[in-house]
Amino acid sequence: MPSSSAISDSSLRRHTYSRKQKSLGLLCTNFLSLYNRDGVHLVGLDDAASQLGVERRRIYDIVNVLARKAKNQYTWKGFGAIHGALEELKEEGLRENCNTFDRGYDNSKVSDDEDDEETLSNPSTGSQNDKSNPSSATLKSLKNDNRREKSLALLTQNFVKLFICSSVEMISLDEAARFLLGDAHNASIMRTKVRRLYDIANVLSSMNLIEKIHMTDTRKPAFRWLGMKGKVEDESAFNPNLNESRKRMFGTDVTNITFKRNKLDIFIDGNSSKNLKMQNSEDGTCLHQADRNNSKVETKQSSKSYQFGPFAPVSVPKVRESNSVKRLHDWDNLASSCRPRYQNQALKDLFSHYMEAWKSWYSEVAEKKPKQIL
DNA sequence: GTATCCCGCCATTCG
DNA sequence: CGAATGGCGGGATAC
Repeated sequence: MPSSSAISDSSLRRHTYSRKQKSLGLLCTNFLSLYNRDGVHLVGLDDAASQLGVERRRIYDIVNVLARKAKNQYTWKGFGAIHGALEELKEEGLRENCNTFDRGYDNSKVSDDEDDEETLSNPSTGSQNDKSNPSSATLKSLKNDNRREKSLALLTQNFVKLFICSSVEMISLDEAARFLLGDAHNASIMRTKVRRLYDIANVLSSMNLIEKIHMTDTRKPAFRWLGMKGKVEDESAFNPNLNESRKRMFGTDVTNITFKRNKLDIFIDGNSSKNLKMQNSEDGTCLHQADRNNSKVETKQSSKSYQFGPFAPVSVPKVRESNSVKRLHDWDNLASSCRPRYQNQALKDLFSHYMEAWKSWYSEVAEKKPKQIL
């Protein structure tokens, strides 16, 4: 084999290589900040790849989890589409997922898209196409790719369903994998599944649909669904950015420069001084809310399952940040006022903020504009 | 050690 | 056939 990695200059060399700088999650965040602007409706594959400084392969990863594909070009539908998509997913999920999954676990027709989805952009004057036809004809399936059974997109959908279709509030990827796998975890299948789940989780996290946490008692890492709690419909007081800390802020550019993982990379030097910190400082806003679990954790076959006792303060344990504090004088207090019910979720507000921001640009798009980008 | 997950080979599908 | 997609898992990195 071409294992020509004889040298392997391990050690020595400053090695500015940092795995974190190249994480899918960060990439996704950058991706979002890059395309999440008012006028963007199209996403060029190659364009995105070069803009972000990564190979196309990685863009596929992102796009597959939060988008449907087309060809080389993707139309970006804002976050406004998420809500509807989630609803659809939920219905679909409930429809087939009574309680005993365990069934075909793949008969799902997959006709929708969960997060932001794209519609293909017909390069040739799509005349008859009118994506407005909610009740998909489903004729898309048919000879469909059985390959899709294992697609990232489908896995993502099922993963999301798992949250929105049950009262489970948090789940570890191991469990999720076991679930979505229907107990076929004979071997490394499980391993692979979890790997994929990590990828998905990263992307979803970037969109703030889920958040990583740790089991209250256990050290087990898990994910909690944030989804869209509130409705977010009031447009009157929108609060754009706010303490989103880590979000984007990737030094000067959003480009994930390319440093090979292990390959030599001598020529670097120079530049370097880009990234600063970013780290996940999260913001200590939320939290401080015990909120006992009221949601019945029916869960499935129990399995070991950890207790979902009172939510742990997990979310923001490490504070060591400091500086943070951007003198946020922004709109201060923001719309926080209009939230008489603290019923549950402090996160809700946090999320609302995001939604508001997204919403501002909220592109209904509705019309695809076949265009060539690159 | 375990948790995380990047990289990129190479199978599939598309054109 | 080549190009576009995107499974898949080895093995490096983070903790």
